Amino acid sequence: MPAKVSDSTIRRLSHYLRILEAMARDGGGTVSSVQLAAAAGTTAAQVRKDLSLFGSFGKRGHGYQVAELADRVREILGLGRDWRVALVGAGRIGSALFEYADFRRRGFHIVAVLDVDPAKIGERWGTLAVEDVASLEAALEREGVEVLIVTVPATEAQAIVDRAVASGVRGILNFAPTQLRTEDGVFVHDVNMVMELEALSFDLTNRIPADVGDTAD
Amino acid sequence: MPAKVSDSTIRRLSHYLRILEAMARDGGGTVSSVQLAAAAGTTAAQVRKDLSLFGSFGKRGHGYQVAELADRVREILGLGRDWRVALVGAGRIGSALFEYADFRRRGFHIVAVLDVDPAKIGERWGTLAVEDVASLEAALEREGVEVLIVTVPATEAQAIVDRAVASGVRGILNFAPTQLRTEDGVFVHDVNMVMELEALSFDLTNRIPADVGDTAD
DNA sequence: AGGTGTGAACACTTTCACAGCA
DNA sequence: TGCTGTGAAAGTGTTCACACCT
Repeated sequence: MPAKVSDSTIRRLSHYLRILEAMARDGGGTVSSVQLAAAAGTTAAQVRKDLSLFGSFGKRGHGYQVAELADRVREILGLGRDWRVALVGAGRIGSALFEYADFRRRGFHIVAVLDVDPAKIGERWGTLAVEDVASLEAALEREGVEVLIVTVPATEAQAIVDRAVASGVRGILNFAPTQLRTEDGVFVHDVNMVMELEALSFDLTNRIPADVGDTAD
Repeated sequence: MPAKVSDSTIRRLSHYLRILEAMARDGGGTVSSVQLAAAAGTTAAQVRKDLSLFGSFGKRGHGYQVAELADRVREILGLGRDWRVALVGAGRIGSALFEYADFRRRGFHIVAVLDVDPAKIGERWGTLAVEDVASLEAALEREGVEVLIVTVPATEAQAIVDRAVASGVRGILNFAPTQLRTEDGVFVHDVNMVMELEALSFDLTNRIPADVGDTAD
């Protein structure tokens, strides 16, 4: 609800939540911003600023109630409900994601799996059958899908996404290494593993610590 | 080599590179910063600023030579060589990554696969055999591994990483949803798919476009 | 004219530092 | 006293606008 919330803040909230849930399992009680920051690898001021964008959840002199704060953060992130998800692309990555327990644990339920490959169509995945991507619209409508996970080749991703958006999907988790174009009000988040490896390659090549011989300017 | 290069710049360079390579396949020639920006979903000024951090690669009035610029960006990112990578965690995600052609195409070669599960140890993966993670150090040294991909459960990730760093690994691509602590000069990049879904959940819950009824402040 | 390279202006994010409540 | 919540300061990243080269 606040006017401006940065992406980094949201990422950190997600991180805080994971930590808070671990703390809750270990007994809970209270945390201070200092403790939470240490666990999340950030600063206490950052933790307080992030939280204060959404309300006053702590008690001065005492810190935050672990269980209660976890509830609040879940609520902020919109995790107080289940999300119906379709998976397009029944390849290796799609299959790994389908089995990924953390998605379900967080309320993201894969309710349809689709592919173009005739060899895959009809395969049983858990309680689902892989469907022909030709009937994407029908599947999305039938299952009331709101979020799409895209693990098809880059060349096919845009067409699939256009059809899904036309069918009412407003959230996309994109694993295809391509820049998706969508209308306003549709949210795309990219997971680009090659990009991360390339960033690592850059770091290893250029960000050598001072003591290894980076004296030249 | 420049003093300060932001992470966002590196991500964009990686993105530019993918676009430039596609353009090179389509015949090459020249690109202007306006064209490259349009393809990458950013601004022309941003493209020029990003590139100018590393040198002057364009010709005023003409733009950039596609093939040459691609070479330069590859060089900047440290992609002018091969990287020897070990994969720890031979589960679903590990297996998907092992098959992921884009890694190899970019020069990231998985030269060892390790797991704790006795049922998996000894399995043949391509030309490799899955090894016992107990002999991690031996495998890393034998293969001259520089980069580790971690797809083990969160609880085991830190111990593995500590051992790998002690064996000389300086780059880590971490799929475990946990905050890894490492010494200076070791670079960790996280791929956190649950976090991306949670960010999507936040967007869908809170960033509703104006016309759908977000008038309240 | 056309399009790069870049200092300067602007916008956004993080950190500081402290008032104020338990 | 202890720790939150938050304006103000500092720091970073992005956009602007134009000099300059071809």
